[in-house]
Amino acid sequence: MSHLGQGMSETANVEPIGKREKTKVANRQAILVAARQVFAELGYEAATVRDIIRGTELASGTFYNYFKSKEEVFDALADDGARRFRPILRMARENAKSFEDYLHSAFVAYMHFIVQDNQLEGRPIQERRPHIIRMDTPEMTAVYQEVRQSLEDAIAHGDAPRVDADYLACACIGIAQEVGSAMLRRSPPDIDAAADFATGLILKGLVGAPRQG
Amino acid sequence: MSHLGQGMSETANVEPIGKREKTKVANRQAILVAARQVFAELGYEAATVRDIIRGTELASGTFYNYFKSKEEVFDALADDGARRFRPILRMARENAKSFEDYLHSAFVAYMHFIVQDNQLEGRPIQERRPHIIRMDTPEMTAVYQEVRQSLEDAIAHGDAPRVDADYLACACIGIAQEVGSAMLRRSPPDIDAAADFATGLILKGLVGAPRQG
DNA sequence: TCACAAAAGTGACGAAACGTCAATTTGCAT
DNA sequence: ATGCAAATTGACGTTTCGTCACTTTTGTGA
Repeated sequence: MSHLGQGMSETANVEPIGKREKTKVANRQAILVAARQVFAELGYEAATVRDIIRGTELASGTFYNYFKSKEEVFDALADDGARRFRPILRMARENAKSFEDYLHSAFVAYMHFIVQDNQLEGRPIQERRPHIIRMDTPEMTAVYQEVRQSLEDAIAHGDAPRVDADYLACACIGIAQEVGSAMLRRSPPDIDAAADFATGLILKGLVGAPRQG
Repeated sequence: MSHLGQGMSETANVEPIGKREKTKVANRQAILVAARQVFAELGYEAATVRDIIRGTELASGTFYNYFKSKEEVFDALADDGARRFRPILRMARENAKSFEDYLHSAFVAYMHFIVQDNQLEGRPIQERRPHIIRMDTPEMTAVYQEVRQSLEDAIAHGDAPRVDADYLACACIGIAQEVGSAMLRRSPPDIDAAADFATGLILKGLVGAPRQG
C-alpha cells in the first residue's frame, strides 16, 4: 500500500475513500435532504418519489438504487435521527453523577434534540402535518435498548427500585415523546421545564413533578 | 305521524331511519371493515384504494363518495377507535371513588381496549407492520381533553399536586401508549400488571411502581 | 299507484406515479 | 491508455389514481 497512486499524473488521491463511495454517500444524503424538505412542504402522504428526486440532481431511476420506496426513505430519516441521538444519550449516561442526573440529562438531551430537529425543516414549521409516524428502525431499537440497559444498571446498583425495566424504559420513552411534542407546541419551547417535569414524574411521581399549572 | 304506512301493502317501515341513510352508514362501515382487513394483511403503505374497495360489494368510484383517500380512511379508523373509547373513559371517571381509582381504572380501560382492538384484526397479529401511525383526529383530541380535564379537576379538588396539567395529560397518554404496546408484545398480555405499573409510576414515581423485574 | 327529481352507484377513461431496464457514462485497476 | 464493473439515465410499459357521464335507487307528492 506504499506505492498508491505513484504513476498518476493528475489524480490527487490523498483520501482513503474513493470517489465511487463518496458520491454514493453524497447521493444518498442528497435524497434524504430533499425528502425531508418535500415531506415538510407537501406532507408525507402527498409527496411522491418524483417530488423527492426532483429536489436533487439525480434521475428518477437513480432513486431506486438507494431506496425501494418513499416509505424506506422515511424510515432512513428516522433511523438517521436515532443514530445521531444515540451518542448524545450515551454521553449523558457516562457523564451522569447519579441516577437522577442521568435521567434529567437524558430528558434534556432528547428535548434539545427534537427542538433542533424541528427547527431545520422547511418554512412551515407550525403547519406540520397532523400525522406523526413512529416506527421501529434498527437505530430506534438500539436507543430503546440503551435506555433499558441504563435503567437495568441503575436497578442493579440499587439506585432504583426493582421495577419492570422494560415497562419503565417504555414509560420513559413515552413520556419523552408526548411531553416533548407538547413542549414543541408551546412558544418558546422550554427545554428545562419539560425535562424537569419528566424527571420529577419518573422519580417521585406526581409528588415529585414540578408545581405550577 | 299516527297514520304512517297505513295504506302500504308490503312495506315494513317501522324504523325512523330511511334506507338512504341506512345504506350510507352500511357502506361506510363496509369500507372501514375492509380497510382494517387490508391494512392488516398488506400493511398501510402497500394497500391501495382498489384493494380496499375490492373487499366490499362497491364499485371503485363509490369509494370516493365516502373518503378522499386511503389516508382519510385510516384517520377514520383511528377516529372511530377513539370514539368507542371515550365513553369507556368517561365511565371510569364517573365511577371512580378516588383519584387513584380513576387513574387505575382509566389505564385498565385503555389496556383492555387495545387488547380487544388488536385481537380482531386479520390473522397475522404478530407480523404487524412496524409502522405505528398516530395522529390527531377530532375524537383523539377529545380524548386528550377529557384526560386533561379530569386531571385539572383532581388538581382543583386537592387530590393531586398543582402540576402542569397539559404535560401530565401528555405523560399519562404517552405512558399508556408505550407501556400498552409493550404489554401487547408479551403473551399473554397482563392488563392488570400494565395498569398497576402505570398507575404506580404516575402516583409515586419509581418508588410507587410495582416491584419485580 | 305512479311519475319524477334528487341522491347514490357504476366502471371506463385520461392522468399521474410507479418501477424497470437497455443503453450510456463514470470510476478504478491493470 | 484500455477494459471492466458499477452507477446513472430517462424512456417505457404497468399500476393506481380520481373523475365523470351515465344508470340505478330512493324518497316524495300528485
